[in-house]
Amino acid sequence: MNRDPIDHFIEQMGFMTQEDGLPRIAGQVLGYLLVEGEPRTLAEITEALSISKASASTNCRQLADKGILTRVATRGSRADSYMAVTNPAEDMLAGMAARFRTRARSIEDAAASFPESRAEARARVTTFAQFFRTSADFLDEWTERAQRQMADTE
Amino acid sequence: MNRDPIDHFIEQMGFMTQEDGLPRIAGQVLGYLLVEGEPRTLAEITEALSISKASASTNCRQLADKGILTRVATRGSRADSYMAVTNPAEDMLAGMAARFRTRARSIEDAAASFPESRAEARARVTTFAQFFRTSADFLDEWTERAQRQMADTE
DNA sequence: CAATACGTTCAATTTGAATTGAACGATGAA
DNA sequence: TTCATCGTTCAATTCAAATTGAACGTATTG
Repeated sequence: MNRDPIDHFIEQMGFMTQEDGLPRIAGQVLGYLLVEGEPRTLAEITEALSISKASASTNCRQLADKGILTRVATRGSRADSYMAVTNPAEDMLAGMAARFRTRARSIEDAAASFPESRAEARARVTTFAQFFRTSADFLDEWTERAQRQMADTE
Repeated sequence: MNRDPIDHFIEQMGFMTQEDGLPRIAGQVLGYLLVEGEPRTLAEITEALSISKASASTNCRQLADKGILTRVATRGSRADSYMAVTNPAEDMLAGMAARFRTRARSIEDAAASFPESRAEARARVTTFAQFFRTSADFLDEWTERAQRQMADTE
């Protein structure tokens, strides 16, 4: 069973987000919406993925917070719908950049509080932190560039 | 308790790798070795972090596999020592790039097997996959550049 | 005004991974 | 050879997060 290529893809997406520290269901939802290409209600998602209403609700909201999904108000229905943004991967990278920056700051703070007797250790740790900071800068640059490319080829 | 800034840093490193889907202890080990700056034996690591020998062994080996730690043979002792590479963050990014590439491939494969009737979905998914591929390229480019910079400023 | 349909929240459960303790194999020392 | 030291492996445990079911609040419908 489960020979349906689309189901397989949706599964894969689940494993993928799981590797990234997101719930498996988040990836499945994204996969489903990516395939559908049009807004789907929470009820439809719940049904299509055989998950609980609670999970669907929570995960969709989380993905929307990250900018990977958008909430769509469907005319004539009071049900919320969600759909994948045009290029979800971009937002995933943007989120990564943000995490890098937070990370850099907290490591730098930690290093700053090292006692003078550990000056060398402080230097090593600071260098480590700075790498995250510059990487974040580059990631941002990259996503901007990618966005421009997308816009150009439209 | 736990007001020691160095302990705090080591803890932070643990949370950090945890966010990345790596064991908490992996981050703590890296933090410890980063602070020490010199090779430390498994026994020393076990002792310093109050963890089991098994954990130290497993996590060090994993980190070494990723290129974040190097194994050092200490003369006159048969104990293995590990130390952090000069810039561990670089290898962390390189690993990320590798994961992106694997990911891109597996999504593309999945998309390729979509039936003709879902051609539109296939197109969406393929675009999604390609973003991972180009992102991996970018990350590689960036780590290479960073490595050159390091080499130059030496 | 019910009565229904919806999304959210929260405690309880399930699930999966991290961590450990113990047993083992290998290596070197005496 | 025997003993001690080291790293690894694996089953058992612990732990944290994902997931669920049920209860709730709100808005809408008739």
